[in-house]
Amino acid sequence: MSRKYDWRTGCDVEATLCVLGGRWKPVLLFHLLDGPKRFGELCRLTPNATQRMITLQLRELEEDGVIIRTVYPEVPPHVDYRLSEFGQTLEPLLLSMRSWGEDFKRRQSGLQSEIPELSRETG
Amino acid sequence: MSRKYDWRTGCDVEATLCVLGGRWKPVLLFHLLDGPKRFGELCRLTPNATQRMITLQLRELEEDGVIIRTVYPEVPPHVDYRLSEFGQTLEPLLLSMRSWGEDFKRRQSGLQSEIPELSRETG
DNA sequence: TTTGATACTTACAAAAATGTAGGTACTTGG
DNA sequence: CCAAGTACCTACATTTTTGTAAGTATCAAA
Repeated sequence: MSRKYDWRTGCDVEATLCVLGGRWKPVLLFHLLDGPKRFGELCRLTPNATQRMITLQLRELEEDGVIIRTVYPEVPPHVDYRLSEFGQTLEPLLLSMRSWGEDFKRRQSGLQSEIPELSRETG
Repeated sequence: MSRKYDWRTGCDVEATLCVLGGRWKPVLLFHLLDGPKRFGELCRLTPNATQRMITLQLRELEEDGVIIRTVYPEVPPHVDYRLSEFGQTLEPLLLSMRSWGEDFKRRQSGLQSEIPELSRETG
């Protein structure tokens, strides 16, 4: 979902997708549900994402007000990220989405093993 | 969210985003929650989307098993689209996402009018 | 023969998102 | 001087998504 979201014509589901719909946002948010994390921790927890992407995704989440970035003026640098109060309201939604996603995956793998000829990917 | 989704490493929220995360999918799904619709109806209901995009988005939704495409072999052509049984399980999720999106939009417009200097877009 | 109706398809172009590889800044400690 | 440690940033390339404009197929009716 594009980040260029028109507040007038865009539907409300699109607004939500625009907040959550980045390649690494869901996984980052799940890690942050466990509590504040430093940048390096998030990198280690998300080894398939590059530092650049993690930075970009965190910046957008911050811009949307769902996470808060705190800089401690030390050397070496110390920054941490945590959910804002508003960001915490995402938890039930993320859990619902995870739950539906589980069902979907189960369904997909079921269909794939039972009726492989219906799969457009492998057929 | 990319349609190239790795079922092994991808988290379940990503699976959901991969199904819902197209430019026109949410609005199409909402129209289909009202009942089956013909292609032309969906085009008229979604005037900002081109026929091409509507076709593409419907095809992906069909591929993911959330909608069903029925062709009546007539002239002129007659095709309709409806939610599958599985697709109907999306309704509560879509409603939750819409609800969170409303809150988000309210919050964003509130912030913009009250503290405009905090907005990165308009500031 | 041309038009109308419907549901598309194709070729091309532009925009957006993501990835790759490297560099930066700062201070402490050897 | 050099390395370590942390949190980035920059330039560039690739991939993915979306958009634009036009064409296609079929049969009936005018």
